[in-house]
Amino acid sequence: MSIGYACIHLGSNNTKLSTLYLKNFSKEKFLLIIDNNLNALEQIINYNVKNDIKVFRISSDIIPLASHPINDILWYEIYEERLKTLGTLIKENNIRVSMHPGQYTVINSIHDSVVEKSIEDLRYHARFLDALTCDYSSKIVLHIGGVYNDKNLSMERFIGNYNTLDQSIKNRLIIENDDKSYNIEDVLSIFKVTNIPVVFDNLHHELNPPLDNNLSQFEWIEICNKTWKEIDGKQKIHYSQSANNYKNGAHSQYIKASTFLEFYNNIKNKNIDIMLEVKDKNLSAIKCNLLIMENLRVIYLEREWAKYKYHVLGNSSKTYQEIRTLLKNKSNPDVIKFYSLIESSLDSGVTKNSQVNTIQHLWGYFKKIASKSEKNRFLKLLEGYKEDKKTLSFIKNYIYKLSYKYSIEYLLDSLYFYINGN
DNA sequence: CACCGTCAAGTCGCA
DNA sequence: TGCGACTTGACGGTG
Repeated sequence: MSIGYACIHLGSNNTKLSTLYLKNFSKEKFLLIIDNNLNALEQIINYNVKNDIKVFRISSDIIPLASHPINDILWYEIYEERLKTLGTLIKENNIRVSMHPGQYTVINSIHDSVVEKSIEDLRYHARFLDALTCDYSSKIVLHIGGVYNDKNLSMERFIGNYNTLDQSIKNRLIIENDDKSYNIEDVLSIFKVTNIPVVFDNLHHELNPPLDNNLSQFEWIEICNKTWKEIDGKQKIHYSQSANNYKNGAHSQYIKASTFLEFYNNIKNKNIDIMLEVKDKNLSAIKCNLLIMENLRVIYLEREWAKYKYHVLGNSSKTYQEIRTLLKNKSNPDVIKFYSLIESSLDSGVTKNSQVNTIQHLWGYFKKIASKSEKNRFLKLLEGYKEDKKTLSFIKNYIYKLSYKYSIEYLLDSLYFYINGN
């Protein structure tokens, strides 16, 4: 059982992907951006290795405008060696990468041009994973597409078009239930004809259940398990929690520990990879991995605490003290309580007094090493913040810059600078 | 720095 | 008929 996250990475430098707009397109810029993005991917993979995250979805934006007609540049040849090296890094660390084309890739469209463009886009995704030399457990996740007032006909069109796809795409394609059109039963009926492995998505299932829905989600997961063959790797599912309400499929900021464990306890005996779809990405992935770890050692929570502590302190010194007390139990730390306290801090708004306290606390790192002018600037910013003339992110950025200048690693790793609050 | 419209692309549902 | 949501940030210009 491995738990991972999708595309974006929070909390470390040089992990952001750049993009390219049509009007700026040039070969030079295109290659420059790929170069940047592959470096970012390498950083992310290294982070994942360090944090024992074994499942990761690579953003489709890694190669900008990859399947657009304007782009006739053979990036997969130009970067062949680089991609191979990256793939080796991924494989040597047993990381399972995947990709997920967006809402524009619709192979069952009634418009031929849309189908053609979609197939071209799938070719791009397959080409990228092939270039990494990842095996066929590295998948491309796709939704079924549109309904066009006739679901049966549209499913038939999906199957017909699927049959025409290149083998390199078929090797990797898997299909997922979506939040409004194709429920898990529909997707499984397509499996019956095509043998495409099925990804179960819990939130989509909740929003778009089958008409006759007597089975629990865990029974559906069990049925989907049968669609995965040896060569496809472990069964994959998507797990997310809804933000605020049931009205739409928007994902929550973080994965709530208690809710996740309730779900996990029903599948923990199966060998499943879980892709989290959540806004705080790697943060929740680490969290969920620790939540399910047997014989969790307190050192892992202390590492987590090092990252979260200044954020917590900035919102509530009471919560800060509670967590410190909790971590004094070295032999048997209460991981659920730990995260529920972090969660309450993430939910609560910023209080100015606590922030001022935190900022002064952080200044302690620089007190002796900062120059006179840096000190003056700091004091001026702090006064500005107290008087509502400067925003919190303004002063956070300044402290971050100082951390960078003086190489204060402990602060550079802190989520204080990445989790918002004005 | 803050703010905001825009970005290659499809489909659906609602006003 | 046209626009917002989905999902999602990054870019680029303005103030």
